[in-house]
Amino acid sequence: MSRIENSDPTPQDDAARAGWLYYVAGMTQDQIAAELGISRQRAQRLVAKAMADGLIHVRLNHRIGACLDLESALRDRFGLGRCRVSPSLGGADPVLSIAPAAAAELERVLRQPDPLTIALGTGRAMRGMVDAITPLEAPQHRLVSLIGNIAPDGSASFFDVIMRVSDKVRAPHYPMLVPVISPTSAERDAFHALAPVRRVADLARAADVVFVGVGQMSDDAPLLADGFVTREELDQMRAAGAVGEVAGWVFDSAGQYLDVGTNTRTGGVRVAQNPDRPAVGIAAGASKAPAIAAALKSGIINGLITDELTARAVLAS
Amino acid sequence: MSRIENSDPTPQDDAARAGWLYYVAGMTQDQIAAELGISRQRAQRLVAKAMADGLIHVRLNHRIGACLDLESALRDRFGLGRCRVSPSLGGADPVLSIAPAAAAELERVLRQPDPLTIALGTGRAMRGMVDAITPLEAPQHRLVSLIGNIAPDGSASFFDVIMRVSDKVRAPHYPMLVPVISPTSAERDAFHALAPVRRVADLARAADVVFVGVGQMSDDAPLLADGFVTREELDQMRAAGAVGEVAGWVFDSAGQYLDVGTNTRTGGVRVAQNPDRPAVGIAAGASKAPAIAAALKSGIINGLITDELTARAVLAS
DNA sequence: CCCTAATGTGAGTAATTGCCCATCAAGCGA
DNA sequence: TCGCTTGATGGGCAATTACTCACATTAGGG
Repeated sequence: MSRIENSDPTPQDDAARAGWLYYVAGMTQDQIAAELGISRQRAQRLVAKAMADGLIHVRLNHRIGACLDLESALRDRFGLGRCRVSPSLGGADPVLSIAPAAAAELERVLRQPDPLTIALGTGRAMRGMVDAITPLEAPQHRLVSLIGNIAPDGSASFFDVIMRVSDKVRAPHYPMLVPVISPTSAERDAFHALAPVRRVADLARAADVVFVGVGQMSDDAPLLADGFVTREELDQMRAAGAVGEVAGWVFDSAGQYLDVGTNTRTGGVRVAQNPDRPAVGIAAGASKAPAIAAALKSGIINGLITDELTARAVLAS
Repeated sequence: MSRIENSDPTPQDDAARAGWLYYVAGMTQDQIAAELGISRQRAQRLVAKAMADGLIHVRLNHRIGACLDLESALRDRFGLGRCRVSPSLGGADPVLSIAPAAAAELERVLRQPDPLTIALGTGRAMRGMVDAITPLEAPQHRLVSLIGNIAPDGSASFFDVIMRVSDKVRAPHYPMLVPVISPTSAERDAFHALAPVRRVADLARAADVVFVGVGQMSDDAPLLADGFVTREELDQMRAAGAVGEVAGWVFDSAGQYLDVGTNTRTGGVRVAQNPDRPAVGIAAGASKAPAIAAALKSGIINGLITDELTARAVLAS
């Protein structure tokens, strides 16, 4: 039996009304205020709330053609499953370009009725994706972190990607309470000897779907910027052939994991090269192209969401 | 072979960039102007153009739950195929509420790769739908008008629904060059004796999909407002049991076409009660509820796109 | 070659919006 | 009950945006 009743107007309900009147009907905030019988300031707050709550989605239809061409070229070249290329527009952060597409892909997975274990990495691109997803109910799935979430300074700031997703979709989440990179391999092993950590790691290894960012090893490496490696370590690993990194695990230009540098102390779970398990890379930025190409080559990731410029660079490499 | 080249920036391309920077990245027009090296005024014009060209789509996620409940109730009650209920928000025109949903449904049909004959009615709701559709290439389909497009004053203003769709999707269109309602049945028959008119009528009768508005017969009847019937005719048909109208053809509360009044002189093609051929009604407004319910009952339409309030009213009737 | 119309551009200005702050009501512990 | 904190509300103001107007540039026709 369907519940069909006019309940009291929720606070968010008013926000939705105001947001709709503003963004879709194109009314001014004064008109909305008059329409709903409230002050203009309140109308403004409702509109802002509608946007903040992610009730309003803005999408751009353009240059689908060129982007579809790039998608099929990437699929052919690397044998990809999922592949999406967003238009590169303006000089703004390319992460913003791909966030909506990445969010749409994650939402597609979350809408699957059967329970899935979804493994997530961290990084700026992942964070952009999370901010762009629409809240939806998906309590049937489990969200598991691939990467340790204890930063060098002891804070758990990297916890927030998986926590925010979990918040938005009401799915249980399993953070990995381990340093991203431990000072010694012994300490790393000590963490992994703990039963709760092992359970999460096992869960992550058995994930049905993987979403990760891709880090480059050039001078603007995220690992360096976030203080997980020193410049010396970075240079050493580059000398050993490192071109990129996924979930903190460094690999060479053929996409093969290396056994040097921080790879002996990385706390998270390696993304295995498994063609049967979707592993979607979310990454954009010209300097990431070699890292993305390498990860695609060996199948560390077998799906890609990127922007037009990066796609061209990956194909050119 | 994929074309992967950086061609010159189209004028619309700039509009897309500016629109994206403004609506998605949230930059101010001053920032955009600096970013793209143009004047603020030009940036403003580009943003306006992006919106005017329909490059920017705004969507609202809310109350999906309540609306889904109404959809399933309508489906159960009337055995519908397609059914979409949009949230009623604010006191604005309900046509605006349903236009995006209606447009999405039409786009879904247009994206079918196999050639289809799509029959279209007219009216305010249909016009709203047309304005909301995204331009896409669908030259494989044929668009045919169900209803005459010659108004009482001789103008062809009702031509525009089908013409605008055709414009946006580049599909061939077949308007019905016949008065909406002729002064006498003899004149109507004369028009239908003409070979070109007959061809279009045959095409309309054989349509694979039908999209129509639903008119009410109350004092705010569209037929009356647009001058197609006089108040005397309206009253006479109401006395004979008329509650609604689809494509100009009047029916009673059981959804059975009547043989009185203007029905002997209507120029267009009747929508047959054929359960195997999708016929989607696009209609919202409390006064339309009895007409919608009647049309659903007999299967003149077997799909419905409406708003929340109208859906409640239809279910209550 | 000149004229004209059409399209595009920049400046100015009025309207609209975002934000800070004073105020107020409600909740809560002493 | 009182005083405090918390969160919501509307006024006012600066920032931002939309619109109008005058001018420049260019294509087409006589």
